[in-house]
Amino acid sequence: MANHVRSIPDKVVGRLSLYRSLLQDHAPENVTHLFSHDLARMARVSAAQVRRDLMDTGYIGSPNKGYEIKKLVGCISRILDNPECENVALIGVGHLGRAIIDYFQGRRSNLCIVAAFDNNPSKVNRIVQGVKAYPISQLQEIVENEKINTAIVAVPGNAAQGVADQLVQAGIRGILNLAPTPLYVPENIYLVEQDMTMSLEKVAYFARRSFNKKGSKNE
Amino acid sequence: MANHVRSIPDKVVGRLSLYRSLLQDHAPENVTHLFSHDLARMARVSAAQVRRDLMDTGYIGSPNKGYEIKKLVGCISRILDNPECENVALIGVGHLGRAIIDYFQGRRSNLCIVAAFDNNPSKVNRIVQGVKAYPISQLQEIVENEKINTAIVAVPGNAAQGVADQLVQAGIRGILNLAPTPLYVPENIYLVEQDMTMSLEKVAYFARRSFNKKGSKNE
DNA sequence: GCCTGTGAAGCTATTCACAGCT
DNA sequence: AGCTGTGAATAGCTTCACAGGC
Repeated sequence: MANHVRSIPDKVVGRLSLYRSLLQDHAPENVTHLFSHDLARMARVSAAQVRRDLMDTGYIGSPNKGYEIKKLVGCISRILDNPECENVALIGVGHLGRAIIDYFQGRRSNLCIVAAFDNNPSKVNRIVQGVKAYPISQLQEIVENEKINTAIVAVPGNAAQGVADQLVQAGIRGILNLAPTPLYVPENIYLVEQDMTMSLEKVAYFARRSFNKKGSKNE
Repeated sequence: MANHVRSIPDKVVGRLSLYRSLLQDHAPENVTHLFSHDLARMARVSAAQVRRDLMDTGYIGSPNKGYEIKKLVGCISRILDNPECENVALIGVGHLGRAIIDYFQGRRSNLCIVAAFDNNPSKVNRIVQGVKAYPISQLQEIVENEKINTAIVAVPGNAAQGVADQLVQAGIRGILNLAPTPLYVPENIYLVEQDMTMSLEKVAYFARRSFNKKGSKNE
């Protein structure tokens, strides 16, 4: 009764993000329109899935021309993006942290890593690949000043929970945890766990046996 | 009718991997047994979910003592692991690649990164964090010699598909793709896409709105 | 009592299939 | 013809709830 903007399922949000990135970065230069089965092929999902997902965006395609790429991207962005650029904090400036900075440097996104944090004194108070690095002690202050409400945890497993507690304390609303230790956070914090070990063990398991069914998973 | 070893669903395999890592790395020292609700709390899933998942392992717990940790770990391992140590190739020795090597260095796992590859001449023919790095041209040869059937793709997006083609050519059976570009691979290759951008956009989306339901996702 | 294992129910996600449009 | 949007059907996943055991 409260929400006039109906909530979009988790899985759909993920695929919308994928669709947008495909449309922006991998669509042929000279085409302005495409059909559901074109986008489906790019995203490795079924055409029915694409149409179903796009229902949630409110964008209406045309039966003869399909979807206008520019309009569709705009429509997805209106859902996924904050009106202003959204500030993100990165915790951990090791190899993984730097990889993440690179990752976002190359991508047009309205997500913007505005601050990195580390407890190693030799890594802070300088610019790392374009992002200012601070000691963890300044977390609360910067989170407030920069209006950050999303954070990426890229610290060693044994430091992850401590960092998470500080993030929650500082007022963060969503966390992407890349450390190999699952986190405890309050109910109202949105958390995604992304443990590469788990993913790789899954791949190894299915690679080992002979499976005949379609074996591809977006996560 | 063909398979005497019934196939375990994707999701369950992922959680079994998680359970094992929790039992090995995060169980209190002095306890030998635990109940489904204990493991459930550690893994952030329901107790019913744990019991259901363990059905697939064949391990039978005792109603009064619960599950014996050592036995359960052994039982999960018998399912997830190859009898011998399983060799994995890493493609891309940038920050992300090094982060992954670190990741696995610290974990007891029978997955073993035995070779890294890169097309940057300055990065190859040396040991990177304990792993020998080779030029991509040696991929086929090493994959065959080392009996590698799983690979991690950690190269820039624009190089990912080329690498994937070579991996398939070399006889790889499963791929974990960490590059921001989805891959096309034949049906019989098991592929997991793990795009951090997509995950972060999801987190940002749900962090932005006020959700009241449990907001945690293992992926 | 409190636990496990599991059939059955409930829920979610995906696909099918077709009316309606151009 | 070939497309879209969508109700209905299906498949897949999670939880409920309870029999049976210690």
